[in-house]
Amino acid sequence: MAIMDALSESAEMMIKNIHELSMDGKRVRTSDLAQKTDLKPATVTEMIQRLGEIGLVDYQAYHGVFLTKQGQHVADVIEHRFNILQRFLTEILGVEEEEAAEVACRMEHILTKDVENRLSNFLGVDSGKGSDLFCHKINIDSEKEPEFLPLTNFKEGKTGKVRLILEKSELTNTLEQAGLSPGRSVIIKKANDKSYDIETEDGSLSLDSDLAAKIIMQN
Amino acid sequence: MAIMDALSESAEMMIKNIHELSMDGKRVRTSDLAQKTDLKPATVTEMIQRLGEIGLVDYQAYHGVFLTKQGQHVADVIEHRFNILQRFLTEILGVEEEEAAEVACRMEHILTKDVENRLSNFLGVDSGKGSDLFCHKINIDSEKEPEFLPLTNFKEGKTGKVRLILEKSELTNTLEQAGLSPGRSVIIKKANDKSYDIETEDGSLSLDSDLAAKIIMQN
DNA sequence: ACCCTAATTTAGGTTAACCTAAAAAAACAA
DNA sequence: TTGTTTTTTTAGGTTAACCTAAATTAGGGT
Repeated sequence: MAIMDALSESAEMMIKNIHELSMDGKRVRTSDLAQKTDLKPATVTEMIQRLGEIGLVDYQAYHGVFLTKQGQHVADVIEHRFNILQRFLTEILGVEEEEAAEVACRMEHILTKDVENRLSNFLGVDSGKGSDLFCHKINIDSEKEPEFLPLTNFKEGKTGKVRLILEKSELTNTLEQAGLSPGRSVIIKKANDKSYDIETEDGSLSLDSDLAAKIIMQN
Repeated sequence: MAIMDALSESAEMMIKNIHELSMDGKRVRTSDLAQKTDLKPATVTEMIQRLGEIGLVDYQAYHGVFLTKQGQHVADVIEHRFNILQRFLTEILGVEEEEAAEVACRMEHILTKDVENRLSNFLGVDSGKGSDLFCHKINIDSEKEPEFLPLTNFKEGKTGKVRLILEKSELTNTLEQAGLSPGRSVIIKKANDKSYDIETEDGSLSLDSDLAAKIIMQN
């Protein structure tokens, strides 16, 4: 962390770009970095030499660079910051992809740890604390999250809770009066393609799949 | 606008500080600026000379500076950006005042017009286009502040604007697809302990109180 | 009116981030 | 393996943003 405080925006950008170009484990060439960063090769050389001196990259003259452990860490932090900023800008504010990327790319160097965490939190579960890669892994193998499913995909015999009803209408109003309303628990007695038999706290009813598709359940 | 694209962060900060010190119409002294910006007087002189050359300040050697029309405009834009960033960081993310100010102070130089507008919009009506001072006045004597409430506390029959959705998940994504997303206006048709009937621009739906508690509304 | 002090500016230096042009090394081909 | 091409580095320059130290100016007291 203390490492990052001393890095300029340019330095951080260089590290980010090295990271993005080294997806295959090979050393990254000066010319590729020059192209990606829109700098002249001479400038790139100068910068990666400096990054080498402070231990963020392994630089060998005429043979390119790769990130050290420390460098990797810096890249991860920056990438994470970029991702949450990008998500915030597009998902929450509705900024178009390209502009969001540009702004996020400038802001990623300014975010503090605290703001980063809070923004992450604000955006929701899967932008948690670990790196993005790590989170991804977790989501993949721990598949015991509460399931939210339309009633049509709900298993026969199961008990579930109504969370949400889409496209309200006279019909859904009737449903709600019969006990199939958000917050109530119900049992799915029988389910097939055509119709669904439900038992609610207020009685039982049967409904067709069009209707069932609008009822979002949680198990 | 084109003027601002050419300004460095340092230049913008100098203008901001000149603005803040010239609350009385008098010329701002070099030494005061030096103190406020934490720069040496010589550095300040150098900078305000440059700002004078590009017409943002009126500089007279040994007699300080004041902002020109153009300079005023730049200051206003920066101040507005600072304010909305500060508000976002404190009100929405809950960042503490001081850290928020520091981060906002860095970010204010990066915001684009579009992001500024959207953020403004997201924060609510009173951060509109006019100057913040003007807004302030309005808020002071018209003491009908906008209320921010979870949907669960929102009155039946009222129209409100979705401002914030906490704990994003699959379910809230579904909600957003149904028109219940930040920035959208909705009508609360029916409300009781258990469930809430909402009409959005895209249709109507019904949701339970757990879900409703995560939707923060503004009237 | 004149001197003195405090404020300001000028002069000259540093560093990071860029550049171009020239030199050097690596890569490739015959 | 040797020459040629391509890549990279080195050398040297610029600008903005800072600095210190020295010179200058403004303004108050007598």
